[in-house]
This record gives sequence, C-alpha cells and structure tokens, in this order.
Amino acid sequence: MSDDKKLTPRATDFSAWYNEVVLRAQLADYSPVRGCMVIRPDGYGIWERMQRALDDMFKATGHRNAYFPLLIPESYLRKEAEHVEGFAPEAAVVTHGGGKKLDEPLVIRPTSETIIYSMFAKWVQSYRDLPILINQWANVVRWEMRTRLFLRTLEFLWQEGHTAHATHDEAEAETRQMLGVYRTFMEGWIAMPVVTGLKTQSEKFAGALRTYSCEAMMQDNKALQAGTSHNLGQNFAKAFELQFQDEAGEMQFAWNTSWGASTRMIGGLVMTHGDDNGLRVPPKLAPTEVVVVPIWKSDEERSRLLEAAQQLKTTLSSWNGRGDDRIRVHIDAREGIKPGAKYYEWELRGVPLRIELGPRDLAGNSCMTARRDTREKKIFSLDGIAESVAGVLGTIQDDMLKAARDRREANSVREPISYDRFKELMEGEGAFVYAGWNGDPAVEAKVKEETKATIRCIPDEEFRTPGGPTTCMVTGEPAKHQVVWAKAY
RNA sequence: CGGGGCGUAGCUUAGCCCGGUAGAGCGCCUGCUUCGGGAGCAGGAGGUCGGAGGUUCAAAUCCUCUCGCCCCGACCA
Repeated sequence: MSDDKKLTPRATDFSAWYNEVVLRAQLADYSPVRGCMVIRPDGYGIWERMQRALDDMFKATGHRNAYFPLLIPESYLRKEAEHVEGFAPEAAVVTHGGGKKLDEPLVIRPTSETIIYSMFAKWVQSYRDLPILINQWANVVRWEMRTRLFLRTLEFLWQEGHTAHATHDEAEAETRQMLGVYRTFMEGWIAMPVVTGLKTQSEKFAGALRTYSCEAMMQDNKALQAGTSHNLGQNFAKAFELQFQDEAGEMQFAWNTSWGASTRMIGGLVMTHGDDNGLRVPPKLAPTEVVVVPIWKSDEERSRLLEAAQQLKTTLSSWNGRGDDRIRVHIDAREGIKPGAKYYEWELRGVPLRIELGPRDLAGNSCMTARRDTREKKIFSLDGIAESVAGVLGTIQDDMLKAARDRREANSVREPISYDRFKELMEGEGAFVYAGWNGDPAVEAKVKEETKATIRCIPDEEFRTPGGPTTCMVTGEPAKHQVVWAKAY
C-alpha cells in the first residue's frame, strides 16, 4: 500500500487485496495463535444472517438442531477406514486433562460423523425411528498447513447436517435436496452463482459414497468449494452398527447423509463481490443495509439534520413492507469527520446503500442516495422513501447476482480446447473449463500435477454445455463425463 | 516441512551496509476554524527497536541462538 488510503488493486495482487479488505473492512483479525482468526462484529454479523437464512431453510425441510460434543474418543475416528485416513493427519489431539495424561486421547472434532452416528445407533431400533434429520451449528478444528482468513483456518464455524434413512434412494434424495438448499442460499442471499455437481472419487469426502458440491468462481477465476453434501451410503452405519429392523423384520444398516457450509462462504462473498474500493455486501446479508450520513455546517443545521436523520431512520426501520425483515439502518453522526471521509469508509465496509442528508435535501424534501455496487447516485424523494429504499436494495441484490453470473460465464470456456491451450489458460488468467474426461483418475492426477488444476465437479445437467465435448481433453479418448476444470482454493 | 520475505509507536515504515541522543507519515488526544467525495492550523500523548545471549567504552545497527508472522509450494471446507 503506497497510498495507505487505497487498497492494493485486485489486478496488482489479488491475494494482498483480499487480506486488506478483510482486515480493513473489520470482518476479522489475526489471533495470537498461528492459523486462527478473530471474527469481528461486522464479519460475525454477516455470519449471523447466513445462519438465520440457512437455519430457516433447514427447519423448513424438516431438520432439527442438536449439539454434539467437541471432544471425540480417538478410537471413534479410526472406525471408518477411509475417514480416518482423510482426517487423522489434520486432527488436533488432547492428551492431557486435569493435570493427568488421559487413558485414551481425545480428538477435537474435525467433523462429527463418528460421534453422531454412534449416537444415532443408540436411538434407532426400528424403521419407524427413521429418518433422523439433525443439524448442528458448531466449530471444528483441522490442523491445516497453510491458512487464510475465512478460507482456511485451523478453527472455523459451520453447520453440519447429519441424517439417517431406511433406503439408499431416500438418502440420495436428501443429499440432493440439501445441495439444492445450498445453491438457493448462495445465489439468493450471497448473490454468488454456483455450479453444482458430483465430485470425482479422488475429490470426494473421506468416507462418503458420493460427494456433491457447490463451486463458485472468484474474481481471480479460481474455484471456491462453498458447500458440500455427501451421500455416505452405509459406510458409517456399518462402522458404528447403526441398524434397524425393517418392515419384514430384517436387520438393515441405515443410510446416512451429511452436508456442511462454513464461514468460508464469507471469504467467497468478499472474493465474489469486492472491488478496488473495498467490500460489497449483498443487502440480504448486510448487517447494515443503509447508512445515513447527515451533513451540516452550523450548530443549528447540525441539530436539525441529526433530527431529520433520526426521523428518516425511524421511517425506514419501522416500515413493514418486507414483513418482519425490517430495513437495517445506521446513522453516522460522528463529528469532526468530513462527509467525504465517511463515504469512503462505508464504501470500504461494503454497506449496500448510502443516504446523504443535508440542508439542500431537506429543503427539497429529498435525499441523495448512492448504491455501493454501481456507485450510482440518485435523488430520492422523502415521500415513500421506505418503498424506494427497499426497492433499490432489492435491485442491488439482483444486480449483484447477475453481475457475478455474467463474469463467471465470461470466464468459462465451453468450446473444445486443446490440452496445450488449457495449460496456458491455467498458467495465465485461469477459467472454468468445461471439457470431456475419460473417467480415468490417472488423467486427473496428471493434470493436477502439471497444471495445479483439478476437476471441480461433474456438473449437473443444467450447467453442462449442451451437446458438449465427446472426447477427453487430455487423451482424445471418448469422454465418459463432461467435467469442470479449474484451479481451486 | 521446503523456498522466499519480514519483525522499530495503534498502522505503514526510515535508520542497519559504515555502531555514537530512535525519526517520519497516517491514526489518536486537546483547542480553534472547517464540513455536499479522503479538511487546515496550533499544541500534545505514545517506543523493553520480537526475545535471549555475545562482541564493544557504546548495539535498532555486528555475531550466535530463538520465537512469531506473511507470501509461494506439498495437504485441505
């Protein structure tokens, strides 16, 4: 930062830009422990809104919240072979408690499949006990080598849904349903378009039958996996003897699913919408949707404008045209800071709409508004101001999604390309490349080795290029799948 | 863990090569004037120079060790 008022531009150093936005918009700060972060009120406020929206959707699909403990017997993690292989290396282990060495070490949950399905096993006897539809909001710990604010930290916040079903098909339907919930949330709230699809075997969750994911494109054209939904099959049921008696009186292993989305989505929000002036928060997730900046010169004006600002706030926040979802307004009444300085600050912090209220506006029974997404300024009448503001907030929300989707498609490659061209692309600007794949994991590994790019997913029907590639981009053999290649976070 | 960079005021940093009273900008506090896109002036507070040893009359500066952070890589939501 040569000019300490300005951010490092995205084009100069995307990574530096990201860190600066997160820190300066006061979303988070580094903690004394390497790889951990403090989520500050502005960041946590976004998380709370994410939680509320998702939680409502989980409830609407029949799930209930519960809480399982942080500490898990180490032996539990070992019971599912693939699972332990995936998570043991990054597990934090508690070996001492109460000043004594523990008989059995306790793992701090990296995820809760083991403890949850062991408990389900106690609760389920009959097919009549199924399905079990549980969600928990929790923190988890994974000892990552390299960390980044929100995107990968040793501890993070998330929700993990865990369900048990009588049949494979029901579990599969649940897995797909929750993937759909994530997609609805990411597009409708974060205004972050995603490609949904199936993970390849090498990229799937350790212990799952199948993993589906939501893949979003960041402004550096890298993919961010923002939510995953797993069909766990009977793997955990078998490991933890989660059985039930079916209608015929036969003992059956249950079919499980798990699905999670985390504070990582906040990183996705930043990298999807931020610009060189700072953060841009979609209105539906913004803790503050509207900031009012009163403008005055004299003391007389000051008291008049502060009163008018307060009135405006009351008008906006008491308007019930959005039902219980009242407009969230903040008045910036700080003295000794010029209005212009306040504008820059609130732009950095991403508040979707700014209202400037000065003597000239009052005289005309109007106010000046400025959209954060387009920086467009417009005069609004104070008559019917709540409807106008709600209207523009809705427009901002829609426009942000559209802009992000346009950008993603502009940086997606859907026509057939050579592997050489692909390598160039991945070395350069990056992209989502829709290409044929022969289904061979060795090809996947080779591409990853040579380009750092991976198969993000085998996209669901609607995301595929119609009449897409019939041959494998790498080998030229007949393609088994159309896949999305990209470098990922 | 490998490679690179960096630790000096709340933040960004100069000074280090060539040892000699620790400086600046921003921010902060007080006052006055300002106030429709990053205010001006005046005054003021704020530092174990990451830590520990060593060399020296004298160490932010030289030497040794150590701790931490950031970036790139292997691993990952």
